[in-house]
Amino acid sequence: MIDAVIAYFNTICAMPDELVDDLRELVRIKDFKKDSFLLKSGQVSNYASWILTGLTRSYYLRDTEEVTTKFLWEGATITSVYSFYSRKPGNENIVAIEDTTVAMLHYNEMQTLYKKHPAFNTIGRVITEKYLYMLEIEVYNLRKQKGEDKYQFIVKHFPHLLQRVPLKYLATYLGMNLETLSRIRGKR
Amino acid sequence: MIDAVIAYFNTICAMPDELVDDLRELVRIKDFKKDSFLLKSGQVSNYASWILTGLTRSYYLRDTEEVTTKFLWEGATITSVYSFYSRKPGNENIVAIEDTTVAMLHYNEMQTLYKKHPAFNTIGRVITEKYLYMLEIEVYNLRKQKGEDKYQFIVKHFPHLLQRVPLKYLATYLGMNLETLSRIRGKR
DNA sequence: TCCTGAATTTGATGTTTGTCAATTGCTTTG
DNA sequence: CAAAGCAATTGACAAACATCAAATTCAGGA
Repeated sequence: MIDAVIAYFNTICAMPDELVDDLRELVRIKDFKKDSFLLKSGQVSNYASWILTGLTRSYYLRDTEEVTTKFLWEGATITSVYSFYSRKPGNENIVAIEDTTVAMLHYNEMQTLYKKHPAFNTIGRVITEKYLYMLEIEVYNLRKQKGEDKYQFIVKHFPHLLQRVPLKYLATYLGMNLETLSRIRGKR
Repeated sequence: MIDAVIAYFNTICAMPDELVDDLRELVRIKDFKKDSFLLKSGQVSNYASWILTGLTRSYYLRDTEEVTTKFLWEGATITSVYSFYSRKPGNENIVAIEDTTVAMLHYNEMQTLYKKHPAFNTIGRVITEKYLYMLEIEVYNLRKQKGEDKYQFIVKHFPHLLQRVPLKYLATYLGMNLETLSRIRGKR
Protein backbone atom coordinates (compact mmCIF):
# COMPACT_ATOMS: atom_id res chain seq x y z
CA MET A 1 0.00 0.00 0.00
CA ILE A 2 2.69 2.44 0.97
CA ASP A 3 4.34 1.98 -2.39
CA ALA A 4 1.61 4.05 -3.99
CA VAL A 5 2.55 7.00 -1.78
CA ILE A 6 6.26 6.55 -2.44
CA ALA A 7 5.59 6.38 -6.17
CA TYR A 8 3.49 9.52 -6.03
CA PHE A 9 6.13 11.45 -4.10
CA ASN A 10 8.74 10.29 -6.60
CA THR A 11 6.78 11.85 -9.46
CA ILE A 12 7.16 15.20 -7.71
CA CYS A 13 10.84 14.90 -6.88
CA ALA A 14 13.19 11.94 -7.08
CA MET A 15 13.76 10.83 -3.51
CA PRO A 16 17.08 9.53 -2.19
CA ASP A 17 17.00 6.03 -0.71
CA GLU A 18 17.38 7.23 2.87
CA LEU A 19 14.27 9.37 2.52
CA VAL A 20 12.34 6.42 1.10
CA ASP A 21 13.53 4.27 3.99
CA ASP A 22 12.46 6.88 6.51
CA LEU A 23 9.06 7.18 4.86
CA ARG A 24 8.54 3.43 4.95
CA GLU A 25 9.21 3.54 8.64
CA LEU A 26 7.16 6.61 9.52
CA VAL A 27 4.14 6.45 7.24
CA ARG A 28 1.30 4.35 8.63
CA ILE A 29 -1.59 2.85 6.73
CA LYS A 30 -4.93 3.15 8.46
CA ASP A 31 -8.46 2.08 7.59
CA PHE A 32 -11.52 4.10 8.45
CA LYS A 33 -14.94 2.50 8.24
CA LYS A 34 -17.75 4.44 6.67
CA ASP A 35 -19.05 7.13 9.08
CA SER A 36 -15.97 7.01 11.30
CA PHE A 37 -14.06 10.20 12.01
CA LEU A 38 -10.55 11.01 10.82
CA LEU A 39 -10.70 14.22 12.85
CA LYS A 40 -13.16 15.76 15.27
CA SER A 41 -13.56 19.45 16.05
CA GLY A 42 -11.69 20.47 19.16
CA GLN A 43 -8.83 18.14 18.36
CA VAL A 44 -5.46 19.19 17.04
CA SER A 45 -4.91 17.73 13.59
CA ASN A 46 -1.69 15.78 13.97
CA TYR A 47 -1.59 13.97 10.66
CA ALA A 48 -1.36 14.72 7.00
CA SER A 49 -2.90 11.85 5.07
CA TRP A 50 -3.03 10.61 1.51
CA ILE A 51 -6.20 8.86 0.50
CA LEU A 52 -5.48 5.49 -1.06
CA THR A 53 -9.10 4.41 -1.45
CA GLY A 54 -12.37 5.95 -0.36
CA LEU A 55 -13.98 9.35 0.06
CA THR A 56 -14.10 11.79 2.96
CA ARG A 57 -16.13 14.84 3.86
CA SER A 58 -14.87 17.82 5.87
CA TYR A 59 -17.37 20.02 7.67
CA TYR A 60 -17.89 22.36 10.57
CA LEU A 61 -20.94 23.31 12.60
CA ARG A 62 -22.70 26.61 12.02
CA ASP A 63 -25.21 26.73 14.85
CA THR A 64 -26.77 23.30 14.44
CA GLU A 65 -26.14 22.95 10.71
CA GLU A 66 -23.25 21.00 9.23
CA VAL A 67 -21.48 23.08 6.60
CA THR A 68 -19.50 20.88 4.24
CA THR A 69 -16.21 22.44 3.14
CA LYS A 70 -14.55 19.72 1.17
CA PHE A 71 -14.86 16.31 -0.41
CA LEU A 72 -11.60 14.41 -0.92
CA TRP A 73 -11.03 11.09 -2.64
CA GLU A 74 -8.35 8.76 -3.97
CA GLY A 75 -5.08 10.55 -4.56
CA ALA A 76 -5.92 13.62 -2.49
CA THR A 77 -3.98 14.98 0.44
CA ILE A 78 -6.09 15.55 3.49
CA THR A 79 -5.69 17.42 6.74
CA SER A 80 -7.22 20.32 8.58
CA VAL A 81 -5.04 23.12 7.23
CA TYR A 82 -5.69 25.50 10.09
CA SER A 83 -5.19 23.03 12.89
CA PHE A 84 -2.29 21.14 11.34
CA TYR A 85 -0.21 24.23 10.62
CA SER A 86 -1.15 26.28 13.67
CA ARG A 87 -0.96 23.29 16.08
CA LYS A 88 -4.19 24.43 17.68
CA PRO A 89 -7.59 22.72 17.97
CA GLY A 90 -9.82 23.58 15.05
CA ASN A 91 -13.53 23.47 14.33
CA GLU A 92 -13.22 21.06 11.42
CA ASN A 93 -14.55 17.51 11.34
CA ILE A 94 -13.41 14.96 8.80
CA VAL A 95 -15.55 11.88 8.33
CA ALA A 96 -15.36 8.91 5.98
CA ILE A 97 -18.31 8.82 3.59
CA GLU A 98 -17.11 5.47 2.25
CA ASP A 99 -14.74 2.93 3.76
CA THR A 100 -11.45 4.78 3.40
CA THR A 101 -7.79 3.79 3.57
CA VAL A 102 -5.17 6.46 4.10
CA ALA A 103 -1.42 6.76 4.47
CA MET A 104 -0.68 9.02 7.44
CA LEU A 105 2.34 11.00 8.53
CA HIS A 106 2.54 12.67 11.92
CA TYR A 107 3.28 16.39 12.14
CA ASN A 108 6.39 15.92 14.25
CA GLU A 109 7.79 13.31 11.95
CA MET A 110 7.04 15.50 8.98
CA GLN A 111 9.09 18.30 10.54
CA THR A 112 11.90 15.83 11.13
CA LEU A 113 11.82 14.81 7.49
CA TYR A 114 11.82 18.44 6.36
CA LYS A 115 14.97 19.09 8.36
CA LYS A 116 16.71 15.91 7.41
CA HIS A 117 15.84 15.70 3.71
CA PRO A 118 15.86 18.78 1.44
CA ALA A 119 13.93 16.81 -1.19
CA PHE A 120 11.04 16.41 1.20
CA ASN A 121 10.64 20.18 1.38
CA THR A 122 10.15 20.21 -2.35
CA ILE A 123 7.52 17.50 -2.07
CA GLY A 124 5.75 19.33 0.76
CA ARG A 125 5.83 22.56 -1.19
CA VAL A 126 4.47 21.06 -4.39
CA ILE A 127 1.68 19.21 -2.56
CA THR A 128 0.73 22.41 -0.78
CA GLU A 129 0.71 24.25 -4.11
CA LYS A 130 -1.61 21.64 -5.60
CA TYR A 131 -3.93 21.82 -2.64
CA LEU A 132 -3.94 25.59 -2.97
CA TYR A 133 -4.77 25.38 -6.64
CA MET A 134 -7.71 23.03 -5.96
CA LEU A 135 -8.98 25.40 -3.28
CA GLU A 136 -8.88 28.31 -5.71
CA ILE A 137 -11.01 26.33 -8.13
CA GLU A 138 -13.53 25.73 -5.36
CA VAL A 139 -13.62 29.41 -4.47
CA TYR A 140 -14.08 30.33 -8.09
CA ASN A 141 -17.19 28.17 -8.17
CA LEU A 142 -18.48 29.44 -4.84
CA ARG A 143 -18.39 33.03 -6.02
CA LYS A 144 -20.84 32.32 -8.80
CA GLN A 145 -24.18 33.99 -8.29
CA LYS A 146 -26.60 31.28 -9.24
CA GLY A 147 -27.05 27.86 -7.72
CA GLU A 148 -27.64 26.40 -11.14
CA ASP A 149 -24.18 27.44 -12.31
CA LYS A 150 -22.50 26.04 -9.22
CA TYR A 151 -24.25 22.72 -9.65
CA GLN A 152 -23.37 22.48 -13.34
CA PHE A 153 -19.72 23.03 -12.42
CA ILE A 154 -19.86 19.84 -10.34
CA VAL A 155 -21.66 17.97 -13.11
CA LYS A 156 -18.96 18.96 -15.54
CA HIS A 157 -15.81 18.63 -13.47
CA PHE A 158 -16.58 16.18 -10.66
CA PRO A 159 -19.49 14.05 -11.89
CA HIS A 160 -18.42 11.06 -9.80
CA LEU A 161 -19.27 13.09 -6.68
CA LEU A 162 -22.93 12.95 -7.68
CA GLN A 163 -22.80 9.17 -7.48
CA ARG A 164 -20.86 9.00 -4.25
CA VAL A 165 -22.12 11.88 -2.12
CA PRO A 166 -25.59 12.36 -0.59
CA LEU A 167 -27.23 15.50 -1.91
CA LYS A 168 -27.70 17.00 1.52
CA TYR A 169 -23.95 17.27 1.88
CA LEU A 170 -23.46 18.57 -1.63
CA ALA A 171 -26.05 21.26 -0.94
CA THR A 172 -24.22 22.85 1.99
CA TYR A 173 -20.95 22.44 0.11
CA LEU A 174 -22.40 24.58 -2.66
CA GLY A 175 -23.85 27.05 -0.18
CA MET A 176 -27.51 26.31 -0.78
CA ASN A 177 -30.08 24.20 0.98
CA LEU A 178 -31.21 20.75 0.05
CA GLU A 179 -34.54 21.71 -1.44
CA THR A 180 -32.98 24.30 -3.71
CA LEU A 181 -30.46 21.77 -5.02
CA SER A 182 -33.21 19.24 -5.60
CA ARG A 183 -35.20 21.76 -7.63
CA ILE A 184 -32.18 22.68 -9.70
CA ARG A 185 -31.64 19.02 -10.53
CA GLY A 186 -35.30 18.54 -11.36
CA LYS A 187 -35.23 21.24 -14.01
CA ARG A 188 -33.90 18.78 -16.55
CA MET B 1 13.83 48.16 0.84
CA ILE B 2 14.94 44.63 0.12
CA ASP B 3 16.09 44.26 3.73
CA ALA B 4 12.48 44.01 4.81
CA VAL B 5 12.01 40.93 2.63
CA ILE B 6 15.26 39.37 3.81
CA ALA B 7 14.27 40.00 7.40
CA TYR B 8 10.86 38.44 6.83
CA PHE B 9 12.33 35.34 5.20
CA ASN B 10 14.75 35.01 8.08
CA THR B 11 11.88 34.85 10.56
CA ILE B 12 10.68 31.74 8.71
CA CYS B 13 14.04 30.03 8.41
CA ALA B 14 17.54 31.30 9.09
CA MET B 15 19.14 31.81 5.70
CA PRO B 16 22.79 31.10 4.91
CA ASP B 17 24.78 34.06 3.60
CA GLU B 18 24.96 32.72 0.05
CA LEU B 19 21.18 32.58 -0.13
CA VAL B 20 20.92 36.13 1.16
CA ASP B 21 23.47 37.23 -1.43
CA ASP B 22 21.55 35.51 -4.21
CA LEU B 23 18.32 37.11 -3.07
CA ARG B 24 19.90 40.57 -3.04
CA GLU B 25 20.92 40.00 -6.61
CA LEU B 26 17.70 38.45 -7.91
CA VAL B 27 14.92 40.25 -6.06
CA ARG B 28 13.88 43.49 -7.71
CA ILE B 29 11.98 46.36 -6.15
CA LYS B 30 9.28 47.83 -8.34
CA ASP B 31 6.77 50.65 -7.92
CA PHE B 32 3.26 50.51 -9.30
CA LYS B 33 1.24 53.71 -9.48
CA LYS B 34 -2.38 53.59 -8.42
CA ASP B 35 -4.54 51.96 -11.13
CA SER B 36 -1.58 50.34 -12.88
CA PHE B 37 -1.55 46.59 -13.47
CA LEU B 38 0.77 44.08 -11.84
CA LEU B 39 -0.77 41.37 -14.04
CA LYS B 40 -3.28 41.30 -16.85
CA SER B 41 -5.44 38.36 -17.87
CA GLY B 42 -3.97 36.40 -20.74
CA GLN B 43 -0.46 36.90 -19.43
CA VAL B 44 1.61 34.26 -17.71
CA SER B 45 2.33 35.31 -14.15
CA ASN B 46 6.11 35.23 -13.97
CA TYR B 47 6.66 36.81 -10.60
CA ALA B 48 5.92 36.19 -6.98
CA SER B 49 5.87 39.49 -5.14
CA TRP B 50 5.90 40.73 -1.58
CA ILE B 51 4.04 43.92 -0.93
CA LEU B 52 6.20 46.44 0.89
CA THR B 53 3.69 49.28 0.81
CA GLY B 54 0.28 49.70 -0.78
CA LEU B 55 -2.79 47.66 -1.62
CA THR B 56 -3.77 45.57 -4.63
CA ARG B 57 -6.94 44.03 -5.95
CA SER B 58 -7.17 40.78 -7.90
CA TYR B 59 -10.16 40.19 -10.14
CA TYR B 60 -11.41 38.39 -13.20
CA LEU B 61 -14.15 39.12 -15.69
CA ARG B 62 -17.46 37.25 -15.53
CA ASP B 63 -19.19 38.40 -18.68
CA THR B 64 -18.75 42.15 -18.34
CA GLU B 65 -18.57 42.23 -14.56
CA GLU B 66 -15.35 42.42 -12.58
CA VAL B 67 -15.36 39.79 -9.83
CA THR B 68 -12.90 40.69 -7.10
CA THR B 69 -11.13 37.68 -5.64
CA LYS B 70 -8.59 39.16 -3.32
CA PHE B 71 -7.28 42.26 -1.61
CA LEU B 72 -3.64 42.15 -0.56
CA TRP B 73 -1.64 44.70 1.38
CA GLU B 74 1.63 45.29 3.20
CA GLY B 75 3.34 42.06 4.15
CA ALA B 76 1.32 39.83 1.82
CA THR B 77 2.64 37.58 -0.87
CA ILE B 78 1.02 38.11 -4.22
CA THR B 79 0.85 36.20 -7.47
CA SER B 80 -1.71 34.49 -9.65
CA VAL B 81 -1.56 31.00 -8.15
CA TYR B 82 -2.93 29.22 -11.19
CA SER B 83 -0.79 30.97 -13.76
CA PHE B 84 2.39 31.10 -11.74
CA TYR B 85 2.39 27.40 -10.89
CA SER B 86 0.97 26.07 -14.15
CA ARG B 87 3.05 28.41 -16.35
CA LYS B 88 -0.01 29.12 -18.45
CA PRO B 89 -1.89 32.35 -19.11
CA GLY B 90 -4.64 32.92 -16.57
CA ASN B 91 -7.79 35.00 -16.36
CA GLU B 92 -6.69 36.97 -13.32
CA ASN B 93 -5.95 40.68 -13.25
CA ILE B 94 -4.02 42.33 -10.45
CA VAL B 95 -4.24 46.09 -10.14
CA ALA B 96 -2.86 48.57 -7.63
CA ILE B 97 -5.62 50.30 -5.69
CA GLU B 98 -3.05 52.52 -4.02
CA ASP B 99 0.50 53.37 -5.04
CA THR B 100 2.22 50.08 -4.33
CA THR B 101 5.82 48.97 -3.93
CA VAL B 102 6.68 45.30 -4.23
CA ALA B 103 9.71 43.03 -4.10
CA MET B 104 9.57 40.63 -7.05
CA LEU B 105 11.20 37.31 -7.80
CA HIS B 106 10.98 35.68 -11.22
CA TYR B 107 9.66 32.13 -11.52
CA ASN B 108 12.83 30.81 -13.15
CA GLU B 109 15.04 32.36 -10.53
CA MET B 110 12.83 31.00 -7.80
CA GLN B 111 13.28 27.49 -9.21
CA THR B 112 17.02 28.08 -9.28
CA LEU B 113 16.98 29.11 -5.64
CA TYR B 114 14.89 26.07 -4.71
CA LYS B 115 17.47 23.78 -6.27
CA LYS B 116 20.46 25.58 -4.92
CA HIS B 117 19.32 26.34 -1.38
CA PRO B 118 17.39 23.81 0.72
CA ALA B 119 16.44 26.59 3.14
CA PHE B 120 14.58 28.36 0.39
CA ASN B 121 12.28 25.37 -0.02
CA THR B 122 11.31 25.75 3.59
CA ILE B 123 10.58 29.42 3.07
CA GLY B 124 8.56 28.72 -0.05
CA ARG B 125 6.63 26.01 1.72
CA VAL B 126 5.82 28.10 4.75
CA ILE B 127 4.74 31.09 2.65
CA THR B 128 2.50 28.83 0.60
CA GLU B 129 1.03 27.40 3.79
CA LYS B 130 0.25 30.89 5.06
CA TYR B 131 -1.35 31.87 1.80
CA LEU B 132 -3.43 28.70 1.96
CA TYR B 133 -4.53 29.47 5.47
CA MET B 134 -5.64 32.98 4.49
CA LEU B 135 -7.58 31.55 1.57
CA GLU B 136 -9.41 29.13 3.85
CA ILE B 137 -10.48 32.04 6.01
CA GLU B 138 -11.88 33.76 2.94
CA VAL B 139 -13.78 30.66 1.90
CA TYR B 140 -15.16 30.26 5.38
CA ASN B 141 -16.65 33.73 5.10
CA LEU B 142 -17.91 33.21 1.56
CA ARG B 143 -19.93 30.17 2.57
CA LYS B 144 -22.02 32.19 4.98
CA GLN B 145 -25.59 32.51 3.90
CA LYS B 146 -26.37 36.13 4.59
CA GLY B 147 -24.69 39.21 3.21
CA GLU B 148 -24.93 40.88 6.59
CA ASP B 149 -22.78 38.19 8.21
CA LYS B 150 -20.14 38.37 5.50
CA TYR B 151 -19.93 42.13 5.83
CA GLN B 152 -19.62 41.99 9.60
CA PHE B 153 -16.72 39.57 9.21
CA ILE B 154 -14.84 42.26 7.30
CA VAL B 155 -15.78 44.90 9.86
CA LYS B 156 -14.41 42.70 12.61
CA HIS B 157 -11.29 41.24 11.02
CA PHE B 158 -10.20 43.63 8.27
CA PRO B 159 -11.69 47.00 9.17
CA HIS B 160 -8.89 48.89 7.43
CA LEU B 161 -10.21 47.54 4.12
CA LEU B 162 -13.35 49.63 4.59
CA GLN B 163 -11.20 52.74 4.61
CA ARG B 164 -9.00 51.75 1.71
CA VAL B 165 -11.27 49.92 -0.73
CA PRO B 166 -14.21 51.33 -2.76
CA LEU B 167 -17.43 49.59 -1.85
CA LYS B 168 -18.12 48.46 -5.38
CA TYR B 169 -15.06 46.21 -5.22
CA LEU B 170 -15.86 44.98 -1.74
CA ALA B 171 -19.34 44.01 -2.94
CA THR B 172 -18.20 41.60 -5.65
CA TYR B 173 -15.53 40.29 -3.30
CA LEU B 174 -18.28 39.33 -0.86
CA GLY B 175 -20.42 37.90 -3.64
CA MET B 176 -23.17 40.49 -3.57
CA ASN B 177 -23.92 43.57 -5.58
CA LEU B 178 -23.22 47.13 -4.68
CA GLU B 179 -26.78 48.06 -3.80
CA THR B 180 -27.16 45.13 -1.43
CA LEU B 181 -23.95 46.04 0.36
CA SER B 182 -25.04 49.65 0.63
CA ARG B 183 -28.33 48.60 2.21
CA ILE B 184 -26.58 46.34 4.68
CA ARG B 185 -24.36 49.21 5.74
CA GLY B 186 -27.32 51.56 5.98
CA LYS B 187 -29.10 49.35 8.50
CA ARG B 188 -27.12 50.88 11.30
C1' DT C 1 -40.53 -9.61 1.82
C1' DC C 2 -41.85 -6.09 4.82
C1' DC C 3 -40.74 -2.44 7.80
C1' DT C 4 -38.32 1.46 9.18
C1' DG C 5 -35.72 5.37 8.64
C1' DA C 6 -33.18 8.10 5.62
C1' DA C 7 -32.91 10.52 1.22
C1' DT C 8 -35.10 13.15 -2.01
C1' DT C 9 -38.84 15.52 -4.13
C1' DT C 10 -42.69 18.63 -4.25
C1' DG C 11 -45.69 22.40 -2.66
C1' DA C 12 -46.86 26.89 -0.55
C1' DT C 13 -45.15 31.02 1.19
C1' DG C 14 -42.00 34.63 2.97
C1' DT C 15 -37.34 36.65 2.94
C1' DT C 16 -33.30 38.09 0.76
C1' DT C 17 -31.01 39.63 -3.01
C1' DG C 18 -30.59 41.24 -7.88
C1' DT C 19 -31.89 44.51 -11.41
C1' DC C 20 -33.02 48.79 -13.33
C1' DA C 21 -33.56 53.56 -12.68
C1' DA C 22 -33.02 57.82 -10.53
C1' DT C 23 -30.92 60.74 -7.15
C1' DT C 24 -27.53 62.47 -4.10
C1' DG C 25 -22.92 63.18 -2.58
C1' DC C 26 -18.13 63.56 -3.35
C1' DT C 27 -13.84 64.66 -5.75
C1' DT C 28 -10.94 66.24 -9.12
C1' DT C 29 -9.61 69.09 -12.65
C1' DG C 30 -10.00 72.79 -15.98
C1' DC D 1 -15.72 77.97 -8.60
C1' DA D 2 -18.16 75.14 -11.76
C1' DA D 3 -18.65 71.18 -14.43
C1' DA D 4 -17.95 66.49 -15.10
C1' DG D 5 -17.43 62.03 -13.64
C1' DC D 6 -17.42 58.57 -10.35
C1' DA D 7 -19.15 56.64 -5.79
C1' DA D 8 -22.79 55.65 -3.01
C1' DT D 9 -27.58 55.70 -1.73
C1' DT D 10 -32.49 54.99 -2.34
C1' DG D 11 -36.78 53.20 -4.44
C1' DA D 12 -39.73 49.89 -6.94
C1' DC D 13 -40.16 45.58 -8.55
C1' DA D 14 -38.73 40.83 -10.07
C1' DA D 15 -35.99 36.71 -9.47
C1' DA D 16 -33.73 33.50 -6.58
C1' DC D 17 -33.54 31.24 -2.51
C1' DA D 18 -34.86 29.73 2.35
C1' DT D 19 -38.17 27.83 5.31
C1' DC D 20 -41.68 24.82 6.82
C1' DA D 21 -44.53 20.97 5.82
C1' DA D 22 -45.81 16.92 3.57
C1' DA D 23 -45.38 13.24 0.23
C1' DT D 24 -42.68 9.98 -2.18
C1' DT D 25 -38.78 7.11 -3.20
C1' DC D 26 -35.01 4.33 -1.80
C1' DA D 27 -32.04 1.14 0.88
C1' DG D 28 -30.75 -1.83 4.61
C1' DG D 29 -32.00 -4.87 8.39
C1' DA D 30 -35.28 -8.00 10.80
